Amino acid sequence: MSDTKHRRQGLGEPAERDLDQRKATILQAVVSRYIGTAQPVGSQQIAGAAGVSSATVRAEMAALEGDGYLTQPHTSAGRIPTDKGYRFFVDHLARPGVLGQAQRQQVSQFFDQVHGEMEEMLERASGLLADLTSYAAVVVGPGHESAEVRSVQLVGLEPRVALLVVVLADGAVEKRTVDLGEDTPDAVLDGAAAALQSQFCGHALSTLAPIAQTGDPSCDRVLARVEDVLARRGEDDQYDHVFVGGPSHLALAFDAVETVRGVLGILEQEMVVVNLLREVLGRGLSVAIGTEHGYEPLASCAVVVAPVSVEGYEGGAVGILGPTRMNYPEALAAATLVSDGISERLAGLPVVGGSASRSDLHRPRSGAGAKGTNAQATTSSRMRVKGGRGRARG
Amino acid sequence: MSDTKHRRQGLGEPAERDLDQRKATILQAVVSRYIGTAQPVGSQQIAGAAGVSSATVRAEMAALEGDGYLTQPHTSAGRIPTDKGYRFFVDHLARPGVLGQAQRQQVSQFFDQVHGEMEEMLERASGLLADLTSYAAVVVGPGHESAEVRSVQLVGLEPRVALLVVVLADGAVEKRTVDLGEDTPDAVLDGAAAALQSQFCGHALSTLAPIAQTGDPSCDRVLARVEDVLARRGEDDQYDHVFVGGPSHLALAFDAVETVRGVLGILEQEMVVVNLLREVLGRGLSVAIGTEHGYEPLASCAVVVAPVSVEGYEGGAVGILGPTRMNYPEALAAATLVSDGISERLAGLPVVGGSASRSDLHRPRSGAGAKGTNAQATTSSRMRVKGGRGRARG
DNA sequence: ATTGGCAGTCGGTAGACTTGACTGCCAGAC
DNA sequence: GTCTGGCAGTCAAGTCTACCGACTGCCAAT
Repeated sequence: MSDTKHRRQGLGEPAERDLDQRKATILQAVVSRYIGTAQPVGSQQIAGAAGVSSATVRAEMAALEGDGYLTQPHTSAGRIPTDKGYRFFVDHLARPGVLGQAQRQQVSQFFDQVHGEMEEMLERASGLLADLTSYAAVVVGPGHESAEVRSVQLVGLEPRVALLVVVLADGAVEKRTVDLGEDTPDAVLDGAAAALQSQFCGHALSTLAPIAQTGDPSCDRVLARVEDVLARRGEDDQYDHVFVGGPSHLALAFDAVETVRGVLGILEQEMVVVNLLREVLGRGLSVAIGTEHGYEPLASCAVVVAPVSVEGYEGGAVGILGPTRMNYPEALAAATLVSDGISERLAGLPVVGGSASRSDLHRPRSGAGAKGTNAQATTSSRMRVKGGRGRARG
Repeated sequence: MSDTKHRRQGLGEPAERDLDQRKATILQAVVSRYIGTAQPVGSQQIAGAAGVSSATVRAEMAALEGDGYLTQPHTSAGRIPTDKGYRFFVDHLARPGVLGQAQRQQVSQFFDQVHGEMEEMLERASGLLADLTSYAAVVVGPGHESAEVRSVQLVGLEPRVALLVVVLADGAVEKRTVDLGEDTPDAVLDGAAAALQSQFCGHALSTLAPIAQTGDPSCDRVLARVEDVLARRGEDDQYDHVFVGGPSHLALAFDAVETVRGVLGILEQEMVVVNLLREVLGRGLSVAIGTEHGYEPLASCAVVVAPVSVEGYEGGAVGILGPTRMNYPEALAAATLVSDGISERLAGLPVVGGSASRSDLHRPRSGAGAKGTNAQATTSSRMRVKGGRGRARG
């Protein structure tokens, strides 16, 4: 339903077909004022701006209410926008937002100065985005499914426990404890590690299903354990990279304490947050208003999402979560700015300090291409899995 | 267990010296009722329970107010406890709390079923603790300063960028990007890694200051870079292991939205949270009420802290953050239960699955001893650095 | 020392009333 | 036809009053 409207824009129909010019102007005025003041907007307030009398505005407002764009909290109160009203505003009326000079500088300064590991950068970026907008922000890092394995290591921690450490080309490190079942000398671990190394290096972690046997029974036993462990990965790993910034802003964004409680509760569930962002992005929406995303507890929220793309494919997202009467233009501008910054930064990672050398220079084009398609597949299958609980992971 | 209580009692002074028996009873009744109802408590409400008339209670209440244990929101209202009142309650009046059967089972079930990496366990434990108490919970994992290094590795990511990966005996993996400055072949990296490995393995990461040179200039250049990177560690790393659970509970814990906003804002700053817990633990307090901890924005909060000890030294903590009128006995019981569970679990880590083998069996006693002293030193120096204000309470 | 009684204080609630900001409708002007 | 001004009606919110109820503090009696 919501996609429908979004699609319409592409069909070449003028935006004013659904709503004549004056209605659109009035709707825009109502939404703008309501976003600013959080108070119902009366006909007199916008009579001047619209260039017509309040009576005319009233008539138009009544029509808009009839069409579902506006509503009244009670008779004899002004109008407030419905979700549909916000939707129309975002799709057709909102002028591209511009951040203030100070804010833009804050962003560029952030990305100039930021350094260190990706996780830390993403975390701080979520804080930045929250600061910029005064709403809660969510940053999801790109998954590592498509990154090449650079190193595989098995480190013995205890006689029968080892740690599998995988280093990926993007600088990520995945670790997993492996219960070996019986005491295993380091030599065997080293042998197994060498076998793993030769099989995994240069490939994406997700493309490897079976581990080839070596012939050495004790070594193969270890490899089997490793395979078990790797098979169990997936699910949880996707949610390792969620960073929520500035949830405290939400305390002031809603008047009902219960709403605050509910929304914060949702934000605590990283899994839900990630799926929410993915769904919104997956529908080609960058804004989900009210119930458009289908999460009941967030019915009074709007979500603005911008993709983070690295090397052409989308691997992550930044999102802004606020009340439906959020400042959409500003939020969209902020989300875009930050997501662009992150994308750029990630393309330059992993480099410490300032001078970012494009990693393309170091990686074969073909490799990047393969990554791209792979990531696409992974992403869309994720979507499918999420929605219908379709096939178990193969 | 509140050390303060024990200390006071240890002095041989009866707890009733500060407050006679009846005042104590009345104070206890007021605190208990206020914790339950959040409403000011009048003299009649507790006249029956105290076995005296309301007039007598009033007189005693007036005395308690004069001594600073109670206060009135306004004339003609009942009394509510002051921070001092809560403090006396916690130290002398609170009966050791007992969690309900269901809750105890929830905890034991959690620790029976929990598996996987330490971080995940701690994170979920914070959620558990929040669920148990309906307040916000904080879990800080033990630092890795004292853990033996098991493996050091340098993985080339790009020609002039490598990733330093250090695996510790407790299963933790630290990674750090190293800007090599110039293109460096893998052979050199391997050589440097071997040198690092031989120097670091078996020692705690924190005990190593200078890295010995090898004689090979290109290798030493890499080592110098690594040393730089290691020198910059510290500070930030301590805050990697903070897990905040159930902050949404705070939305309902305070009536003023501004307070909620402020407290949530504090919780977002991991650094502050960690220092808060450390200070509270460092003072020998397990409960900090109101302004006792010195963080103004948390003046309307109380913090319950229990240490997480592994192999005898304290390496982490669990905390509960709630309003000053929190249920202290229950919170103390829950914090203790969960911290014990974590301690036990950590002693058994890193083991996947259920059967936890005490790691003592695998590690030399001497090593554990060295760890202990080392950790002590690190911990206390931390305290000194942070607090700066000797022992205010004691 | 304790108690019951009594006066005083003050927040909270309920009701009546007013105010103000709306809307909807309609008749008249353009 | 469309737009406008005017008018009546509606309703939330604010004000004022009165009153109730839950307190406390004080005091005299036990």
